[in-house]
This record gives sequence, structure tokens and C-alpha cells, in this order.
Amino acid sequence: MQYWLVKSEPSVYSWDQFVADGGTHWNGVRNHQAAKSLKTMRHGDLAFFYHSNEGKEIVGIAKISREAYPDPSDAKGVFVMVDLEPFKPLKTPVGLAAIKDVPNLKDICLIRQPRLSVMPVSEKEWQTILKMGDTKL
DNA sequence: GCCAACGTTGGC
DNA sequence: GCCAACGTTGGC
Repeated sequence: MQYWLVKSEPSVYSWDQFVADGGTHWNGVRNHQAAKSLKTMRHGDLAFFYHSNEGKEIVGIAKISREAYPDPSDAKGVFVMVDLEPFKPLKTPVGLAAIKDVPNLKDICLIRQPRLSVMPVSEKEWQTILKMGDTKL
């Protein structure tokens, strides 16, 4: 089991919309490092759903429901997408500021590479954030 | 193949 | 709205 974090601007695609849709194709990723993570995702892996720009907090958990396949929105056919479905919301959203305050999380990709939109999360980071979110799987 | 210019992301 | 970080583009 691997853990991940995906970002979305709520004004573009929010967690509420994601839940209302019952899942979505995670398309439009055009960064090779992010794409590498997409390709490493396995069916059943879990991913934090982070609201960037507005909110700046982790609001829920998504499950990978389909592994990487070609993203039809990429005309060159280079990039891939996965399918995600809602798993469960965080009982308490975990904000970026709170994450920055935790020494254990200072190496998390979210802080070290702020512009990356899809990134791995270590098991330790995952458990720490789950606890901060007052949420059990 | 280097590197300057430019565009985009996202926190503040 | 500004700006830092960083990926991409294009001239040489």
C-alpha cells in the first residue's frame, strides 16, 4: 500500500464536487515528476485530497480506482491519468500551516516542493496527518 | 547543449 | 496582487 497527495484548487474542482460526482478522472497533469507518481499508483492506494490556493488544507481521502492510462486531453499522448473515487472526508481538515508546525512533517513533499501537484506521502507522514485530522481509516 | 527569458503555480 | 520557485522554450 502506497500513500499519495493530490492537489486541486477548490474553485476549479473541489472535494465537494468530487464527492458529488462519486469520483473523477485525474487528468491534466503535465509535469513529469507528478506523472511518475501517477504511474506508480496502484489500485486501492489512498491519496490525501488537498485544496490549494483557497483553504490550503487537506480535506479528504481518495482511493485510486483505476491505474494510469493515457490522458486523452494530452494530444501528444505522453501523459497519463488515473481514476479516483472518494474514500472518506477528514473529520478535521488539516491545514498547511498546521503541517508546517510539525517537526515530523518538515520533509514532506508538500512543503519541500510546493508546486508539485501529485506527490508521494510516506507512511509516517500519512499516519501523522490522519491523527491530526482526527480520522481513522 | 547551455542558459536567459518567460510562463505557471501557489503561498503569502 | 506580488513574488519565489521552478519547469519549459528558444536563441545561439
